[in-house]
Amino acid sequence: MDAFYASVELLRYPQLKGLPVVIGGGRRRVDEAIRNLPEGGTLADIPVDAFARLKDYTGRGVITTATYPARQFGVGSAMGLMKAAKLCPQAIILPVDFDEYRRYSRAFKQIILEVAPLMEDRGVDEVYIDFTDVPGGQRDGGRSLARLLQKAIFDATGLTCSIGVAPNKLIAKMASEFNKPNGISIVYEDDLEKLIWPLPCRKVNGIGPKADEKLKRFGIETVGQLAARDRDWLIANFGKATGAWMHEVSWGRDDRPVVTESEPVSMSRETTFERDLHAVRDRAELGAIFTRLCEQVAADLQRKGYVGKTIGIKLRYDDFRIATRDQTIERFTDDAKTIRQTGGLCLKRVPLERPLRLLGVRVGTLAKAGSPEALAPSGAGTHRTAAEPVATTASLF
DNA sequence: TCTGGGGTCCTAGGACCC
DNA sequence: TCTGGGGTCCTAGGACCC
Repeated sequence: MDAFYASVELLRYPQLKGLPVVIGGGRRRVDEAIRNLPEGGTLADIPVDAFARLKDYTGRGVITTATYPARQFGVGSAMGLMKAAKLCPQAIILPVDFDEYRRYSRAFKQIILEVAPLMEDRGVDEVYIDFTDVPGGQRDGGRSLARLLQKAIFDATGLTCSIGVAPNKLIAKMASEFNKPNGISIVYEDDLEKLIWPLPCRKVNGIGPKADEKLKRFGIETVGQLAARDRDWLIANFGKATGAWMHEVSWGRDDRPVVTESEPVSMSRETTFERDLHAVRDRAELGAIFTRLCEQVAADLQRKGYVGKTIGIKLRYDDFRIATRDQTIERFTDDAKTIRQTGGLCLKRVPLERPLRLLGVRVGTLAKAGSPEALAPSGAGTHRTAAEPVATTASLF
């Protein structure tokens, strides 16, 4: 079994190879990022000096990805752009182009599927593959097949990728990080103590900042130290499910299968404003944004052929606290007006005193459009009354 | 001048039903 | 008079991932 990681390179701008470049910044466009864009010519003709620098960037946003030369300055994914500008002001900043990433994502997954049909999609640049029944999958512990995949992907897309091969998904994912970029790592069961136990707990997929912090308070820094703790002690301190899970992963145990198909649970759209907006002062602007988000979610549902019946909203206040409200309606819908109307009821139940920096709209409890489930009348949501609106200074929607 | 957008899963309380 | 559980659905928040 194998985990797989591919990183998008700066294919379109070969002249930027080897330079510190960050990609991020949300709604910006390429032509905003490139000053003095030359008439005609190809992208490769754009002189390096024409690209915008991080020090000139103003506004909100985070880094989506960064080149290795940029990472040497300490910048990396999810870091705020303003903070990154302090660390590496001379870095070139490019806007994200999700449409292009999706095209490359589809292309590299297609290559894999032709060789190894048991593939689990883990997002735009990651997949798990079950090597077990792929011809040649067991040779060299999987190294031959990994090499073959790497080459096929590079030939077709120009993308490099890092691959980890291990007895299960948990270890394969960690192994894929050993040898980046464009490396292959094979980890056998017997390598647990030598290769996995020295790693920080944070490297385990599923141990995030909070759990890591708590583990540190107990003096547990590495996977090995986690493995040394008593299973019952972990359960007593982290709860039945989490404690038992921590014990299993620290011993390298993971029996999750590679899941090749899954249905979406929810679809959502959200946006962070250029500046904080207030429910009273910026009522018109906020209302227009809200309507647009509802239309976008509706279009997403329709394009993908789903309907949903739990409509929700999400706010992020200026202090970064998040509030969500949702309401389940009687019939499945993919209609923008219905979503907007139900979302409006949700907004009436949430405090709106503080300035807002983000608004989101979500539709959950999905069913395939036209399926028996989607068409059946449902009593759910009828016999329950929605919570009373809280008292707010602004009741707008 | 900190901190995006799109997701999944889990927990926990209350309503409601049997 | 007081006292039951189990199960499902809904809602809000939070951790985590890519």
